[in-house]
Amino acid sequence: MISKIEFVGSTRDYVYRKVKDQIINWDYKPGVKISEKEIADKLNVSRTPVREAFLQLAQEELLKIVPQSGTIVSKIDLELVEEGRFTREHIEKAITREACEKLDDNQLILLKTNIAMQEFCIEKGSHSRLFQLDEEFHQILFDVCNKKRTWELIRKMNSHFDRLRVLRLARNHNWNIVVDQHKEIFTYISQSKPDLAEVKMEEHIKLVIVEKEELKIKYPEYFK
Amino acid sequence: MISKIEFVGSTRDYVYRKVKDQIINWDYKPGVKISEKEIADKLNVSRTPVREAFLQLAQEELLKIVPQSGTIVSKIDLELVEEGRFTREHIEKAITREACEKLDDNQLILLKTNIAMQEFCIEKGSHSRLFQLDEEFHQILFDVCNKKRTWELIRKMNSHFDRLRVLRLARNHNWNIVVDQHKEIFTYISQSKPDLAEVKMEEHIKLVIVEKEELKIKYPEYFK
DNA sequence: ATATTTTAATATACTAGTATGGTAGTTGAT
DNA sequence: ATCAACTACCATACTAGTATATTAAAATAT
Repeated sequence: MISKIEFVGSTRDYVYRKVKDQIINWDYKPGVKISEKEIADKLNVSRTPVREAFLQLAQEELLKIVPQSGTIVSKIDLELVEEGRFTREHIEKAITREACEKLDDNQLILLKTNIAMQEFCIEKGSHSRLFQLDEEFHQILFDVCNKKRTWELIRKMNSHFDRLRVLRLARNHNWNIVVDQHKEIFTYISQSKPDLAEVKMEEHIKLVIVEKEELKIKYPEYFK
Repeated sequence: MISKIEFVGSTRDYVYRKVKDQIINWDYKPGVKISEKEIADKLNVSRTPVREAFLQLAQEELLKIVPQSGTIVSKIDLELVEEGRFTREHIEKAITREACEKLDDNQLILLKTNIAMQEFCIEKGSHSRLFQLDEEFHQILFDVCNKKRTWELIRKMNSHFDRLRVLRLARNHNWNIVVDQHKEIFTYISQSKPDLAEVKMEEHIKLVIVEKEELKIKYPEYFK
């Protein structure tokens, strides 16, 4: 029972994070069956915290629970991906404008540090760390505007997109362009030029548009 | 056990809707204690479906669960209200633009019917039905753009605002202006004039801005 | 009398077992 | 051979009881 308990929070949270992580990383592939008992046994916990984690994941549409029947890992839904992209684009543009007004000296330093670390990671070639820093950059902008929850919501809305991203992560990701864009966005925000900052942000978000339809043709069994 | 079961779905869903409804309508006031057992006894169900409903409500920040200690109805958080307003404004402006392109004949009739019913309700003075039709009007626009989930998300984000609205619902709500704005927005969308439609929508959303700070001063114990 | 420790009560967190319904495989009739 | 009815199995849904942590009251020491 008391094994390698790497959780700080509740058992439910531990199960939630673990299963979500495994879904995003394709350990559990879209469409496969998965059951409360299976996970409970695997993680050495009872069914209830697993069930509670499942309910949470079902709300985020990563699992599809069919009452009295079974649960499967949701297939990737391109309409959901589009809703996530749409929401992110429009909210983040607005955030960028607002950040121009609200940025204080402390947060300016945070962004500067973040970007410096990004440049460092490019030289070192540590892409997974770069990925984190990318996320962090955007999160800081939401923090500046006092809109942490909105960021979390956008993250949750994009979990299907996250799975797509993993598929192509190894491939041709031009991090140089990404970091350059971050630098430009930062510059415009720090100079309080909302129009220019917004345009750059839009361009930045549209850069990561994925070849969704091609992937759907290549792996049709993983799509809805 | 088998009493007036008015639920079509699961017990969990029944409890969720019931408790949420009671919170929004101030039957359970912000800050009061509430427990799984209390609700379970009151609704004649066991603790688990109540617990699951609680978890859902806690995610929407309508309940605050303190582990091993207790649960209270969340006090109204004006920062959350602002995040909800912000998100709604920017998403709905974008939806309005997109609706100009995507509206088909069938949906056009739906909107026309909706507005006709709104006018009818104004004459009859049935404000609660008007309230529903108002919600429906906006929902149709999201449907037009194939973004049902985004609408649901915005609804959930605004549950604290919904509580504020109930406080002032009886009072001076000028439904005539609201319905006129709906008509104008509809006209511009049907004529595919995105710029004009967007401006009207922004104006429309900003009409319902509530005197938040005044309410906070008047009822400080209900606010965070 | 006040501060500290102990104890009892009570809330959520978790475990385990039962109920219920859906599904697939098997059996039987045509 | 095909189709319908039956049956056995297994999934989630729910119930009930135990574990554990927090909180506040009671007892004790200073």
